Amino acid sequence: MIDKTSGVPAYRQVATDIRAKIESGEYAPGAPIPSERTLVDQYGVSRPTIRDAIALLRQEGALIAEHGRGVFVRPRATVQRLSRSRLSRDARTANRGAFLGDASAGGFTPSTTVKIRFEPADERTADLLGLDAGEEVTVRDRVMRADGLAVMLAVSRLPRSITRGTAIEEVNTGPGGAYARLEENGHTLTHFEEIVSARMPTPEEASILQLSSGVPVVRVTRVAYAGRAVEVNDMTLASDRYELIYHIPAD
Amino acid sequence: MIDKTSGVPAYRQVATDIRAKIESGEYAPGAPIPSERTLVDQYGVSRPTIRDAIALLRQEGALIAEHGRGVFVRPRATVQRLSRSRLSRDARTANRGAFLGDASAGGFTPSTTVKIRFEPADERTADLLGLDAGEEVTVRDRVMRADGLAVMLAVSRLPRSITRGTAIEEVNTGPGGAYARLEENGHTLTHFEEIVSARMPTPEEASILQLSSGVPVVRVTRVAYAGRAVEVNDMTLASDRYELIYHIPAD
DNA sequence: GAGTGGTCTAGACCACACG
DNA sequence: GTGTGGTCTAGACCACTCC
Repeated sequence: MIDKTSGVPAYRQVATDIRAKIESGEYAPGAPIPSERTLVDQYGVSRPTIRDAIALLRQEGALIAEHGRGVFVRPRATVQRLSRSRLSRDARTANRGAFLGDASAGGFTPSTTVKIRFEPADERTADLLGLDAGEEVTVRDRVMRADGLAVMLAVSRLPRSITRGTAIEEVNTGPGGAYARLEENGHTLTHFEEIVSARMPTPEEASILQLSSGVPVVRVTRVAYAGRAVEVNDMTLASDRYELIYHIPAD
Repeated sequence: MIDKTSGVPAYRQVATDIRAKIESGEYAPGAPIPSERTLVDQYGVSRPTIRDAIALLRQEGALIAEHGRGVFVRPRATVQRLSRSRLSRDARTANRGAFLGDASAGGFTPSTTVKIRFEPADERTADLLGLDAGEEVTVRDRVMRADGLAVMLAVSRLPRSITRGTAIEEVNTGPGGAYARLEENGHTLTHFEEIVSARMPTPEEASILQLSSGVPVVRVTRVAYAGRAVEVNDMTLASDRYELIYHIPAD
């Protein structure tokens, strides 16, 4: 099965063969592939070589290993589509914030853990919010859960000068969320910018979001403007469970 | 250096230690870490164990290995920010398409390889474009390069019924690009939708985009509407070189 | 208990970079 | 040539799952 004269490393040949069997459907989504020791016999290479091949496919997100059970073809995850136009004022007033709006759209039971803290603005935050470095910011550090499973991390930072004395400094921001409180205090939101990127998770993120290997996170940095920048919100999402959908006018 | 009684695998302890040294700046971005054989001595474990630790950090995108040279802390890449509002008509008429617009903004020399083909619509394409499965679509398969380096893959599909006889079926679509040709033929663009997600690259994508391990790709599916859906464009970008920026009105 | 993946060793040889 | 990472072997023992 393995051509030792081709110059292609054995573990890559094995990986290519298994990948082909996944694509052809011979190994179906959710089904186990043969055990490592079986593959050792099939391909005539050592177990570390088989493990190298499996490691490569796990990295690509094609396989998932479960200790004591086997190695499985990654099942296709159900993807939630998060519409970013839900940031509009109409949608905001109709529910208690973007995440809760998504919950009602997605049919899952939401819960959130919030930690509030105050800290001096670091350079990036000061730059995005138009503050002097070191000015105090209110930090709302949240873990959003859907049916108990953590699905999004979100860290909002707002100038303390505009949150002092408001429910934004409380765990529960009240109806309409932090944006409603801002507008009540004269900070009428004009627009948002969202900067979207992706990277591999830190070990901590992988643990909280229960990501299996080979699953990147999508990073969204949202800056809310009410004339000036009033909030920067760094969000981290599991890329196998969420996609973002943006609406762009043609003119 | 390694606590064999802690229950934490040795390779993870080594990875955690190296990660800490990267975060503290002891191992600086772009600088090499000690050689594998040096680390074997430092931590008192075997070379495969050291390699497991390095593999973990490469997966996380923290380290880059170069054959024959060493293992380096990943340098922070220069990130291009792609503004999606550039899809607006004003910007379109001012230059020859979104990518070329980005080029002038980013100060790099663009080049593109285009392959045209015609094929029956698969299920997803038919669904997005509102066609019957099997209806013929025009496929524009492009590799965009900046200063010679491939930075984006883009595959556009349009109903052949609206591209027949137009420059959209040619390699060179002419001034303003395919969107300008659509509008000339009565398909006035109304809006776009962009669906954004991320995943690890296929081996082919990693090769074309010259991605090092631990770098996911951002996937953008853009659907262009002119009353009806007229184009679906699947784009693949290296996540360490590009971020997308979206502008969202507050109401 | 039997089978699975996870960790680890102590080597060997190859391929690549650089002086 | 010397040092680097890349590949590979033939084991061993551990931890977990399931019957």
